[in-house]
Amino acid sequence: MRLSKLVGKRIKETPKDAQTTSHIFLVRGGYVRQVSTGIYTLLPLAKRIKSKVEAIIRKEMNSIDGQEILMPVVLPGELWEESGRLQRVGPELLQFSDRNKKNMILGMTHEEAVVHAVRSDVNSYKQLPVMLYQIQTKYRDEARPRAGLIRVREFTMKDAYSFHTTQDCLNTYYQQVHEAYDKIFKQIGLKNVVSIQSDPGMMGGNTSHEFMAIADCGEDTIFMSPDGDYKANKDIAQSLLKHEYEEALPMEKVHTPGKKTIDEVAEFLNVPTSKTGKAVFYVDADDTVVFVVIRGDIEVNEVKLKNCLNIEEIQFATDEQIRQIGCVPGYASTLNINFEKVRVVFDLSAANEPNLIVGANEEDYHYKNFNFSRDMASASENIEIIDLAVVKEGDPCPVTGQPLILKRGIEIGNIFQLGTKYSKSMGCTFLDQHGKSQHMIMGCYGIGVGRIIASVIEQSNDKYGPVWPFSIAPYHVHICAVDSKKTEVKLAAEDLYSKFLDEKTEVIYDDRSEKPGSMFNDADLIGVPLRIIISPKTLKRNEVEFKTRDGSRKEFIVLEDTVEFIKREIDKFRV
RNA sequence: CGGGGCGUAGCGCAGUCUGGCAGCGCGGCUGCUUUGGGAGCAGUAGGUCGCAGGUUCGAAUCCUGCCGCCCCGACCA
Repeated sequence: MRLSKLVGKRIKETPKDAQTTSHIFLVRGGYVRQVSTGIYTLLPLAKRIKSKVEAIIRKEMNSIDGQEILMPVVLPGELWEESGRLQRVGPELLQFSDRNKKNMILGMTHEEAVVHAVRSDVNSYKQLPVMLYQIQTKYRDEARPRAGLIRVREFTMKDAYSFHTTQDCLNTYYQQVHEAYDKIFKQIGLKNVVSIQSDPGMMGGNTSHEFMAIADCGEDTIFMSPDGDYKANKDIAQSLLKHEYEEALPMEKVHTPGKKTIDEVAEFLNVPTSKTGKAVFYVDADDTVVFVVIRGDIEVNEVKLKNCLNIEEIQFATDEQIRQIGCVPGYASTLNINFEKVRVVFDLSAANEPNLIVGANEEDYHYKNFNFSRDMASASENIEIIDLAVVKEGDPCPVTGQPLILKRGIEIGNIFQLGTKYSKSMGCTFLDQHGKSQHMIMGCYGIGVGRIIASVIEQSNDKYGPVWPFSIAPYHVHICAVDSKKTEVKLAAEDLYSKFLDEKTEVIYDDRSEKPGSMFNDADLIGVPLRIIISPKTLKRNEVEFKTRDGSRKEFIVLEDTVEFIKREIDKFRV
């Protein structure tokens, strides 16, 4: 490729819309052009990188017996009605009417579509297990796209779906996919990817992992133990709180006039907030009140709450709703309430901490020395005790007890065990050895291609631009012809370029008569791993200069040996 | 969806408060000089000042409405 013809111009100034490293370099390097919020055209350089990423993914998916298919972007709404997700997903799902007023959607994920294909094509245990995958455009009507390719509305995703006769078979295959993902990210050249336990969210199912590219600009928060043995998304991370042993003291009513919040009560009674029990009230979609008690210094993790209670929507309760279950807002506790009207949940912290301050369910009064095991014993059948705590950096790791470390990550892939959620709702069955109809057991597995490109830049760059790993670099060799108005430079550069083309080397050639500084800066923005510089200076000695983009090597090579030399360098990357 | 910011040449911006010739730098094109980390000189092209309406002799500038984009938050397979 001649740089003079390459579409996607490099720019010197940082565009004002770009804030994160990857976004800045994608724009400055002429890789992408924004069309609308969260919608981008990939220009030639980015398209080449994307194709290489896809080839690596495709190879590994094929190696675990994946069969590539292509499902439609536009799907009939009725297919999503079958699974029940049409109503559940919300405004992220873009819907519209076709000319016959039929409700259509743009696919944001393809469980429904793949089940539609499999249920009519796979009927026997003899055909199972099977995995189908595609690399295709997804559309999600994101509320707030951001940071270039990191959160977009339209993007390319590899999505794979496996179908099994038994849970054991799914477990084994899930592990295989996990290993395939590790290989993919390693081949792509991502330096720091971790797989963590995650919340399955709207996908449903139980077991799931996210693959996070560690990067400061990442949107996801991860907690890890110092040794890396424990790692989890903040939504499900746990911590091991220590509770100092104390003798349970007799409960004592105290006057706390006008002190409603935890901070006010703790200050008034001169105790740390960790010695208080906080009452937090939610209502679910049916207006059932959920009464959560948690230690005053800890926040309620609403993702955990939703998962543990198996409900999809929660909101804070109003004061009126709190009063309806017999509690006094600001002075609420679980003492003397009617458990029939309310679902009571204690966080482990509040259940285990001795001698807490809690509300008295009476205006301007609290109780001292509440002890869950003693004071709630009579109601224990009506109370759930679960972990609902928001984990903070430095909290003790649940496995090792060491302080947890907080990291930020970009979610570049995920794997889910779906179970029979979709096969049951959509009637995806097979006949087993006994001729009996069974629901298939499913897994699904995604990789975001655009996010990988952005993540690679985030993890591999210097102040001049991206440093592409060889495996996904847009080209392998970049020729800079310095002072190319001089005939000897022009001839040598053109000759070298055509020889590289003959060898099918992926080469980009800066054939412009720019100043060296412009050429080098552009070359850095393009980030090609191997660089050849030809100039009057080097040609005087019948040499060219060889440099690597990462700055690790710089040497001079006899002009005639250049093509062979580069071939050997490229071969090194291929082992 | 809430909060904040921005919209003027391809890009970055000034001009808006206080209404009166549409400007600067970079980039583009032509020519000459220059060639190892974003050169110099000369010439030249490029504008619906986001859109619509209003006020005014006169609007990029004031008023009203709308649209778009960025950031923070909520949300997020």
